[in-house]
Amino acid sequence: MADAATGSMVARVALILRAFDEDHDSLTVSELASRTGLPVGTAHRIAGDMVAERLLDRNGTRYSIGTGLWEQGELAAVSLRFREIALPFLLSLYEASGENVHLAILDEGEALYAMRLVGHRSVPTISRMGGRLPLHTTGVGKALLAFQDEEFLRDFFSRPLERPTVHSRVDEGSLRAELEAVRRHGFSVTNQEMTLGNASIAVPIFVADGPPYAAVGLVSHLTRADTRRVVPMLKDAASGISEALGVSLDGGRRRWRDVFHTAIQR
Amino acid sequence: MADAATGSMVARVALILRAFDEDHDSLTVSELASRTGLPVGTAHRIAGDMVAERLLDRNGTRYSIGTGLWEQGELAAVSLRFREIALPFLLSLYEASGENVHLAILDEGEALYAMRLVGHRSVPTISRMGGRLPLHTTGVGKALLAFQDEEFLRDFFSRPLERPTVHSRVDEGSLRAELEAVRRHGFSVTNQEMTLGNASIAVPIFVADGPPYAAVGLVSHLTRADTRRVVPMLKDAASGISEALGVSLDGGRRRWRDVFHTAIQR
DNA sequence: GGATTCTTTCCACTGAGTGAGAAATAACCA
DNA sequence: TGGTTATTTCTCACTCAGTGGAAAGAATCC
Repeated sequence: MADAATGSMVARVALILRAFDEDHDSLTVSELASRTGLPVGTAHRIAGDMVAERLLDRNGTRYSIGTGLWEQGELAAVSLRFREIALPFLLSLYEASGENVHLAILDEGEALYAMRLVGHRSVPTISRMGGRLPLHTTGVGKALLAFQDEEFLRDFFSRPLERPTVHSRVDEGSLRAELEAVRRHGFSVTNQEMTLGNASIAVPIFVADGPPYAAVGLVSHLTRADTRRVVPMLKDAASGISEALGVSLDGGRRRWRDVFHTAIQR
Repeated sequence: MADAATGSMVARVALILRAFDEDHDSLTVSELASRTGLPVGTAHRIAGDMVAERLLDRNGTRYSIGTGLWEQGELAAVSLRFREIALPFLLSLYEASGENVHLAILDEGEALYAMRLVGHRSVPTISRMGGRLPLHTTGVGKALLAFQDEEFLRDFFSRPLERPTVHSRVDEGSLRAELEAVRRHGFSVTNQEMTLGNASIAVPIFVADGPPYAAVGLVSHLTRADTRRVVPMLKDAASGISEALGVSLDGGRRRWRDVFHTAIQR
């Protein structure tokens, strides 16, 4: 049961959308009602309206996020402008390494995965496009975190930090030392901090002054993680992406910050 | 100016979302108002509400599709269930060919691109994830079209067909003959019918009885298109994807049609 | 086959949304 | 720079779209 009596109608639409998550990708009316706190009758009607607008899909008595909504979502800057431009670089990384390739931005204090390539040669990970993982237990997350300002970091460390595995570091002191190393060397690493057996290496992607907009990383079995080999590839990809973004935006007569403001502002 | 006086509030939210498209990925309040037909004041307020719910992002006076909306959209079956499962197979295709890899479903009489891989080795195409192209001028489109029932085809041919290049075929007779060949050989081809200089080859992906749910295809420069070499790769990928989907769904105790109903119903 | 649970429809009430207009900015131009 | 125009933001009385409790209709279960 979530906050029911939220004012505007728009809020209710959003409330219904947020009732869906990775583990609940299809819901019935009554599930929808109990998860949102809306009366059943109301949930039923709004869901029906949403189906008519393709915001939800319906199949029998189960509702799920609509294909139409997905389609519109692809017009967001993260996908239309950012992911599309980064893709060729990510594919080159995949070809060269065969490992999981991750591209994430910082959003609401977490790493939001804008793209992820996994092939048959790659180890399983729990990330997915559109998924979120903590900043302090992922390669891309640390690469993003390392370059945030002190205010951000203070806020970040003021909350309790998740600890997905026994190797996850949650102690401010050692994490801060690690971030210092990331800044010095220009790349981050993790060792089984998110998933046992997996290691990751990542680098930030800068596009304007201030903190990086995104980060690219590789996740492999820990025995295959080799910074010597991988860091140069990642740095090439990151600078290629920066440059490609710059070009594409200058063509459009816009300053970078004006487009990818979200991560920078938060 | 679009249909303004649409009843429900949900319809208005959708109206605003639909005001954005590939060529208008950011809009001001007045643009929003004129493109939707809503009064400026109203557009302003609804857009504000939508920003608060992360359905839209705002930056200065420009609104765009929200990162939050994109994130929710990734929970749709096309992405969460279908694209994610198909991805490793698509990557193998890319590695083997270096060409554009396309994965599309049939939606509202068009090919809707669920995934597209383009690397530096690939020729430029106008497709993109979340984009739409006609069925009769694309490889994936023809592969989907060939297996639709007579009713669908009659309806399809009853409308005027687009003609993006001089090589596009729009004549029902020759297209029908071509579809017959697709059914016989199990793959489709196009020759500069969408973009001059490009050729494509595609195969359907079946997951249940009835028409295919999706199609995989490769687009290359026409001099590099070689059915001998490419068709077997595509067929392997398609059957791999079918199987992987079947497995993943049996695990979830669901019949295929129950999940990917959209394309089948329309 | 009766009980339970969930979906769908109904309808009188009401407050949330509406939109014309005005005020406040911002952009433009000479 | 100052005057003009375009756009964004705010306001408020009106009203109709949305509300939600309740009851009917389907499934489902034991």
